[in-house]
Formats: sequence, C-alpha cells, structure tokens
Amino acid sequence: MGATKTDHFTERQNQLATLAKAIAHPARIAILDYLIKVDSCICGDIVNELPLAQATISQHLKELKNAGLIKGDIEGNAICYCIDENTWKRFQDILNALFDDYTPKTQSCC
Amino acid sequence: MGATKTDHFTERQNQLATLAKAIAHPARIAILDYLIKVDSCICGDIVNELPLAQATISQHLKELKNAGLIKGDIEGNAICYCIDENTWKRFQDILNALFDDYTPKTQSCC
DNA sequence: AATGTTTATCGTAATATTGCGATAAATAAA
DNA sequence: TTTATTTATCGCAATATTACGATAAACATT
Repeated sequence: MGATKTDHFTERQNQLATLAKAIAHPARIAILDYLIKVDSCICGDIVNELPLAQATISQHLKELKNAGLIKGDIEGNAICYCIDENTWKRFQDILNALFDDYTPKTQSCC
Repeated sequence: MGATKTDHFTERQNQLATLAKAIAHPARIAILDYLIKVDSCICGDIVNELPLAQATISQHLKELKNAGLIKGDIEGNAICYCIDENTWKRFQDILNALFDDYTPKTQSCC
C-alpha cells in the first residue's frame, strides 16, 4: 500500500491534512517565513536564502503552490511569489476551530 | 537522499515541521478529533471508529505520541489516550505566531 | 492454568518524499 | 543573434510513509 485512504475521511480532515503536509517540512516553513518577513512579493531570491539546491527549492515551491498556500506571477524573467491570502486564512480558520474544540480537562486519567 | 536536512533550519522551524507532520494525515486528525469529541481519555475504542486495521491505528497513535501531541497511560489491559495539553498549547502558540506575523498586503504583485 | 481481550511490534509490499545534477524553457541583456 | 539569468522539469538514488496480516506481549477472566 502506502497510499492514504482519503475517501474514508471527511472533507475537512483531508483538507487540513493536505495543508499540514504542505508545512510539514522545515524548508517550506523557512520559505513561508521569508515570504512573510520581506512583506512583499519576492522574485526568486529564496535560493540564496536557503541551503538547498535550486531544483529542490523549486520543488518545495511547487508543493506550497499545489496546496494553495502561495501563488506566483511571472514578472519579466523572474517569478514573483507571495502568500495566498485566501488559503492562508482558511488554514488559520480550520486550525483555530480545532484548537477551540479542545478544552483541557481538570480530571484527566493520564 | 530523501532525508530532510534538519540541521540547516532553526529549532522553531524544525519543531513546527514535526508537529505539522504529525497532523499531516487524515487518520491522525480523525484520532485527534475523536479524542477531543469524547472529551475524556479513551481506552482504545478508536479502532472501531476508524476504517483502518488495528496495526495501522497503533502506528498512527505511536506517531502522535512521538510528536508529543498525545500521551497514553496503561489502565488494566487497555491503554488510555488523551491529548497532551502542553504540546498541544505549544503547537497552538507557534502557529498563532506564524499567522500573526502575516498581514495581507493591499498592494500585492500577484 | 487456560482462554480471551487489548495493544504493540515485526515483516513486507506499495507508494511518497527528499534532494540534486543535468537540462530545458523563457525572457533579458549584450 | 548570441549570451546570460532565472525558473521548471526530468531522471535518478536514498529514505520515509502507509497499510496490513501475523504474531508477540500484557493483563483480565474463567
């Protein structure tokens, strides 16, 4: 096997899993950190910021894009990346809902 | 290769990546959902709730436990699982910080 | 002691991820 | 047009993940 059985779970569970997987790698978090830090669309200087080969970073960018967390526009011979506000917000909402649902119990068996 | 270069990234980036990876699967989200829903420590009826084999669920539980998101106590011949409040809170804090850092830009190039 | 119940682990197979060099594709600059 | 610059993709190797049957381990029940 090795393939996740997505059809057995709810839409929300699958969505959250997909978004979480997108940030489940330090390099992709570093990319998002940088996108947030520079506070503007960046045109491909991520390669100089991270200790990874260009091909590897391009792949990570692709995964972030597939998950919808970032988007990119062509700008000359460079590409301009920035955070996708909508997906970002949805991600935040789903997580907030999850965290809100949990209330620490006073009487815990473990 | 195939192994992530954790040493090149910050402690926080690696921590967040590890926690995100723990919830980067619908089955593990379903487990957390259930743990939250029943609002008490559960003693192993997760197997009946999910459409997965017992061995598979045990493996997912182990991953959640390794990430620190849940903990389990032996209780007779069953095991009692519940959410680990501390890690759960830390996860929430790291994510909140990430989301707080981002402010949607009015002038976006993409 | 023998049997059942519950959870963990082992072994295995299928698939996914990570990383990078090489190369292609597209535009800019000369 | 030729040459750089920038990003994407291909192909490959190494490793990780997912899933499950079989089995072990631990305790409860009889």
